[in-house]
Amino acid sequence: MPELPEVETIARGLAKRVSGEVIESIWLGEKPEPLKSPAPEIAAALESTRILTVRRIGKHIVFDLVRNNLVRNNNNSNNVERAPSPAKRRKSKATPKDPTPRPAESQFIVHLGMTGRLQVCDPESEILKHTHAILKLASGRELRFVDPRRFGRLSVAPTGDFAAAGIEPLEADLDRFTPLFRNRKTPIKSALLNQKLLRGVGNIYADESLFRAGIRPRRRASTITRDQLAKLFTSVQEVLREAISLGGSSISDYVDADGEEGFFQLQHRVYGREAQPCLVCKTPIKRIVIAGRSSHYCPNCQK
DNA sequence: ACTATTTCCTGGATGC
DNA sequence: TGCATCCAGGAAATAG
Repeated sequence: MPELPEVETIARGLAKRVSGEVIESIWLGEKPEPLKSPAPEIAAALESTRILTVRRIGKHIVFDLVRNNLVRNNNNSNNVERAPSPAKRRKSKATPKDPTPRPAESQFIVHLGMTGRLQVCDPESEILKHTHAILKLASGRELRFVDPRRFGRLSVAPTGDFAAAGIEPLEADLDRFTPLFRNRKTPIKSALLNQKLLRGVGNIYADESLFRAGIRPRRRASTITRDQLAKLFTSVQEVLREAISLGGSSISDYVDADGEEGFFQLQHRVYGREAQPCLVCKTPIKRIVIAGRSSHYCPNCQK
């Protein structure tokens, strides 16, 4: 289940692999699709664009795109950008290459949901079951979206239209973190998972952060003291940074940007450790359900 | 304006 | 062995 650290890892991997690539054509699977807009609209918006960068916003992977203004040959060879002929170059004066980097015009936004994966692979490689989208790239490779459980989402929007709510936990400071929980009666666990408040934290890292901060997941957000919130903020950042530095962690079906299996796993201290001894005090870890999500904590270490 | 609950979806695990 | 049932989870939709 990709949360912020996994998405960050995947986005970095993709940035390395597909920045500068041109999307030549798009195949989208049968509906119902994990698409936010109609398939033809998405396909049209992606076709003949160049990927400038790939980055993470919350749990979203965002591809920054520009229209690919190709110098096309009339006798129609490949869509290869070619240097202007010497004659043309003389005409077009002293602009050998565009010195001003163009701002992104649109964005391709991918949410992996639970089981979504993005692979960069050769066209010959086997098309996995549950492949919902294939983008053919000018290099000959393909970018594929595979998602068995179909919680993932794909969308395209003009730059500026996509504005994720909430603050980035690794960019915020305590002064922006603390007010998120003021006057909230909801359990702190639910607040941490609320992407409109804080973006990127999912079930696993919420549990791990609360354990490190010594706060029970059911504690009402508004009842947590300033000091405890400060501790929680530090814990959230710590957990996320550790996981990123490990390259992202996962329990089940996680694949990195290369489509390679076999990642390492962050040492979870409470998540998935029901009934096992707390690593600090040996008290058995408890599992409860909050808002339909399993939540793990140490009844002794967390108050 | 909040908060809580339900819904979507399928593979893997469990139980009889 | 085979079949049914349950469970996992993010976020949108719905209900309170």
